[in-house]
Amino acid sequence: MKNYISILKKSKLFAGVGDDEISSMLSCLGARLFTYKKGEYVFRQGEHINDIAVTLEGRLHVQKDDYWGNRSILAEITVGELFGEAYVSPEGSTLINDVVAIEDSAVIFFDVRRVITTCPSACRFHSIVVQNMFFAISEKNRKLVQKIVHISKRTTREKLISYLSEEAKSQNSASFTIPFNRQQLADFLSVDRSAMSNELCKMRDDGLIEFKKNSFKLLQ
Amino acid sequence: MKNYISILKKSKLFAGVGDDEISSMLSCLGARLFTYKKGEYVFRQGEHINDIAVTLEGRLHVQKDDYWGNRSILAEITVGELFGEAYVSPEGSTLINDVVAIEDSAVIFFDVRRVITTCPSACRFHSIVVQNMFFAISEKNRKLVQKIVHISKRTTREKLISYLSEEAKSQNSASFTIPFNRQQLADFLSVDRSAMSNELCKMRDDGLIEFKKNSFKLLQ
DNA sequence: CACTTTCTGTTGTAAAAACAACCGATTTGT
DNA sequence: ACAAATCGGTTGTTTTTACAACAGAAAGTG
Repeated sequence: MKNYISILKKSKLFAGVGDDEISSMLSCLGARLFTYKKGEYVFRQGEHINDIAVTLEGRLHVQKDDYWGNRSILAEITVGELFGEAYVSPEGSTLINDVVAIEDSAVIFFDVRRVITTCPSACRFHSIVVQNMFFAISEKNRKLVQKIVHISKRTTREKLISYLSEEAKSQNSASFTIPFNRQQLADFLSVDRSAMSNELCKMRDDGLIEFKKNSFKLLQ
Repeated sequence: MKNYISILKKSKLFAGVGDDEISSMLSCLGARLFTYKKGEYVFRQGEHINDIAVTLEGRLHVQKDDYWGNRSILAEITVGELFGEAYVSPEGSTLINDVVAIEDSAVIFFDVRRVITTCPSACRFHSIVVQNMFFAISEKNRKLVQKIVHISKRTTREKLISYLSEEAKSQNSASFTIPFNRQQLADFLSVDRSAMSNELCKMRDDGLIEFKKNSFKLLQ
């Protein structure tokens, strides 16, 4: 556990909290650590959860497979990111998607009730954690809206332009890499892979973009 | 202002807080009331906001129009619902969509900084409000994911089935009404109105559904 | 290194959607 | 009540997508 404190310190949940405080909060928040091999499920659709989680190692995908096997990737979760917080509710709603490790990963879980109910006597940093959690879910909300903006576009080309433009913007450069391979990008944008691959090549032929593997460059 | 307390009491933000406490918190939270005529903008894309808001009367749409005039409706906000909370962030992000009154509406604004920083001396109900806000944004998050599930479907028919099934489920009946007219439903599902209208009629002819205006019934 | 698996691009076909244009019904405003 | 505006359905055409099948490139494995 010890060696993960530095990662937690940089995580969104514990931003602004010192090493010692984090250590002392871990038991207070009911922290438990688990590891997952690539391909293993962290959460499954329909489960009822009482935990929020932070990725300490690896990478996860929030995804949903429908009855016919079409996969939709809702979000990617990297090291230090929070997840599960959207299922905190008084009614106790169940998960509507899976969370899967796409690399070997380590995840730490916290009892959500202990997180949101700030014990009056307890650690003075607790309220910072609550605020952090709030910022995190707020940010996730914006990301979901941004994703909706992409997939709301009518054609594959428009979806790609919308997504790639945003990546360029957030990485502050016309040259950037994306965290998806082709199949994953297609699943993220909700289009057919081969059709998307085809469209990417047409866009390259039209002089709009250059790419090689997951490195892209927007032209003009 | 007085007559709105009963509405606020039923709102998600003040759930579990008594009338008197709400009254006394209003000034503490920097409450301000505004009214909007149908069609007027409450928030505009690009604005920087420091408030969260609760609808007291009427109905709003969170929507986005792209460069070519295609409108995407991201969410509908009814009386008692909270909005703006997704733009609470340490970095102070700007709005990426518009919020428009689709009926004559009344909205109350609260200074978000005063909401999330619980003054040590202050009202004991403040922490309830913070938790409520958390639940509210958490629920909104789930709604966004649900919307993504709908529009990730490949065909218009699948999108319609996905959406209508969920409405039936959440209204606990195979017969239900939806809060959209045809154009709005098309904008919500990111499809062309006429194509959608066409598909709805085909589904009716196939014996899947019945409908009249915004009343629907799922068959079988 | 050979072998397997995964990834990416390519092509053709069938299905579906977008788009445009139109009309009748309904609703709204005065 | 009447004119104007909005709404919902219909049709035909064009564009786009999904789907399937395949092949070369790249990456992983023993």
